Amino acid sequence: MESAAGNHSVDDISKAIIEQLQEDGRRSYAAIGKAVGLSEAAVRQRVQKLTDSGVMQIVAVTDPLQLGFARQAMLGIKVHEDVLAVASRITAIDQVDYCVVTAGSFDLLAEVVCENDQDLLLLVNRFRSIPGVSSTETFMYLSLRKQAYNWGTR
Amino acid sequence: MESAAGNHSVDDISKAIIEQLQEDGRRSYAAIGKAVGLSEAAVRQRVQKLTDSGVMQIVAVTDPLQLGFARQAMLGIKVHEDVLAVASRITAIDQVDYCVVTAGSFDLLAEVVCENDQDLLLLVNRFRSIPGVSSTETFMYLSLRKQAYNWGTR
DNA sequence: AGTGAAACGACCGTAGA
DNA sequence: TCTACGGTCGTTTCACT
Repeated sequence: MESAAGNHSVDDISKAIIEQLQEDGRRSYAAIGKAVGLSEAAVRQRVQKLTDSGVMQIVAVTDPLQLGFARQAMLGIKVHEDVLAVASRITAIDQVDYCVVTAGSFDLLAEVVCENDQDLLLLVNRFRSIPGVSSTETFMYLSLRKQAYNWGTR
Repeated sequence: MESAAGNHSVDDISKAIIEQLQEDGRRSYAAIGKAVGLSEAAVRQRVQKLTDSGVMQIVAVTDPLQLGFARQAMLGIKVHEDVLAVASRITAIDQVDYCVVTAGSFDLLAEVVCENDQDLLLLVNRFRSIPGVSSTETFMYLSLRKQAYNWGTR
């Protein structure tokens, strides 16, 4: 987490390559090469660099619902202690899949994934017992409307 | 968005396959087969099914900061109209990469990506002018601490 | 940083248990 | 749903620009 900012060695060709891989992470380098006007080897080198430097990673993303995780929620958290210390206690929890320090009426936002309401209840209680946490507010997910991975390449 | 829920045809072997692809979305079917004890063709068929049914997708995920998008924020939104109608206006905005209907003191949460503070300001104003939106609250991202894609396979 | 060529390995369709 | 196998295509390495 927390990558080096402002690495500006990502040119338009690399962006085009990223765009291809956002559509299909397994598209062949040869096919990408045809699309962006580069040889297969050149594409492979660029992809290597992009992944090594952390600009991009190619991963499987899953649908919680279809894997039996029927409850998701965002927790808004207020803190009365070092935010990063609290954050590290939160990120250590398996069921937390996303956590960010924010400026605003919450100090932290954490997205959690669980199987049912009971698990969610237990989890929220667990959050409230974390040292440094003043309060939590729960936003239960009713319907995911958008999850895009393809910005930044337009 | 909004997949069919509770599809329980994802057995342990498929979960093991998913786990492999969460580590590296381009790992070869042969290598995965070795790891999970299946032939290359069987792995291929299962991956095909998993992606066709939307349980899983293999995509490139990028780091906003390294692509020159220095400002991210979560917007908490209250609505005085059909939530889904408002949601569809919001998801139509390019800079929105994530949007979910919630139960709680916000009706919607939307994550936005932009290049700088000025763009963010414009974007927030744009949100406030969307028909049906009563209010918005902005949580500016200061530091991303966790972004996991590998739950549900443990 | 890029190309091109040859050896290798992965992928895909089909057939069969 | 799995394995087995052969043809095709993608990937890797290397020498070169």
